[in-house]
Amino acid sequence: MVAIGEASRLSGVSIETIRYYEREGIVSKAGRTSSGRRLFTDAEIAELRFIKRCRDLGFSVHDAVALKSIARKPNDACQSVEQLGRKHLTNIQEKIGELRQLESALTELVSNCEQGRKQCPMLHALMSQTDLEIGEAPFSKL
Amino acid sequence: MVAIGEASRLSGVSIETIRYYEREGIVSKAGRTSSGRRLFTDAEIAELRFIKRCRDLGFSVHDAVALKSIARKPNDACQSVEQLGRKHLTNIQEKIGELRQLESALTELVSNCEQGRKQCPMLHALMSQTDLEIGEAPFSKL
DNA sequence: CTTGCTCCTGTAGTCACTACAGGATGCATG
DNA sequence: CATGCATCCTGTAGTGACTACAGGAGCAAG
Repeated sequence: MVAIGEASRLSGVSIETIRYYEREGIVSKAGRTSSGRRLFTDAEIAELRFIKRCRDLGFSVHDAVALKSIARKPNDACQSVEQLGRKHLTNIQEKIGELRQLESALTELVSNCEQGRKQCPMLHALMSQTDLEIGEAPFSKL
Repeated sequence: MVAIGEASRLSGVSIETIRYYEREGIVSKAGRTSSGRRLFTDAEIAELRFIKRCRDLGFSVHDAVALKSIARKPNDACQSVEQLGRKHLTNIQEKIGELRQLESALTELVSNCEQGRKQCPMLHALMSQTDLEIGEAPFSKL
């Protein structure tokens, strides 16, 4: 049974974020001392670490909570996990694709810039009537 | 001189977003008819399109506004633009790197999943004491 | 007893929008 | 001229996932 500072150190989740997770019902509520301070069991610290791992893999909090609840029912757990994981993997790959397009578009725009030029080709492209060869702004937040 | 709906169509910026941009001082305030409806000049539509282009390239609104004001003063414009552009390009490349790490970590985790398995290896990794071989959650929002 | 650390609640800010609610105006048709 | 529908207005609240205080209380060591 440790206080919130130690729980934070052990789980890698910041104190403010732990309180936020509790408030939002993302993790279970920790017990309290008589004076109202939170006390964390090993299981609760593991829960925090689990969420942190999921977040570090880029899963949304929503998905992290889903994975946590899948982990508690043994039936078909692996299948559900794989489904969520593959969906997320697809999102990541799409995002990489989007960013690579941005990268190449921006590389080209910047490559024509030179110190002392009177007309900046990148500004010119940004101001032109014709469309650039890129899509809409990236939606996914990852 | 066109109304907001037409300005939206011409610039690709949604009506709600145009009003938001005006409210926040991101673009200059449009004139109004006697009854209070906004009227947009060609220059104001070009301004909206400029911001949209920047956003589509992944620049923050802050940077987009900076680029817009750089575009108005001809001295060293190209140099300032290049600087912002290269900085942003670096961010994009870092982000791609982060996502590739996520991709490979997740690919490995998911690859061991099989339907009907009793112990899910991905859940096991998420719950283990030892650290995963990935960094912190991605910060940059792009 | 005092100092300094940790902890508490509650609120506001971040970023860049999006989504209404509730009402006014403008235009075309009957 | 009345009706109906599209378009417009303001203002507010919600999104995701936190972060950053303000203002106060508790605890342990010297």
